[in-house]
Amino acid sequence: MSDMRSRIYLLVKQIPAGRVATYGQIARLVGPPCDAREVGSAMAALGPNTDVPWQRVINSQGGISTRGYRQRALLEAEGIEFNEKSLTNLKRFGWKGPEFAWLVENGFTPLAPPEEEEPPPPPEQLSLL
DNA sequence: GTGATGACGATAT
DNA sequence: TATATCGCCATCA
Repeated sequence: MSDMRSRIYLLVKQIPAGRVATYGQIARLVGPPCDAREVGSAMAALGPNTDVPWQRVINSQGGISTRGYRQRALLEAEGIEFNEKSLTNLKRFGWKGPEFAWLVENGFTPLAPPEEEEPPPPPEQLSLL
């Protein structure tokens, strides 16, 4: 098994039941040269008795990319809800991602380390044009 | 080695 | 808002 797919699977295993992550999100966590398509390809390569929760990986629209009813049924069984357009609300069910410490300990290099600093205060003057 | 492919995603129209 | 196009890149035949 390729190193990249191993890393993809390792990350997907971190997604807790009742939450979902997007292909692009996983790809960003793995880091370049991995991309969303590669994540999808990795999911497709999984066998039927895998311990990887592949059903928790969906597209950036919050929708299912697989054919048929299987994936949606599995997710609904975990409490994920779909709207009339068969999309989930990523704001509610989206996974935040693993802890920073987890990424470091597992050899990942997060592109966006936790920011403790406050964002720069907005300028006072609003109507100066 | 080379070319086709895909469970994607961002952008353009 | 919806459809079409293009970029992406490891795999696979």
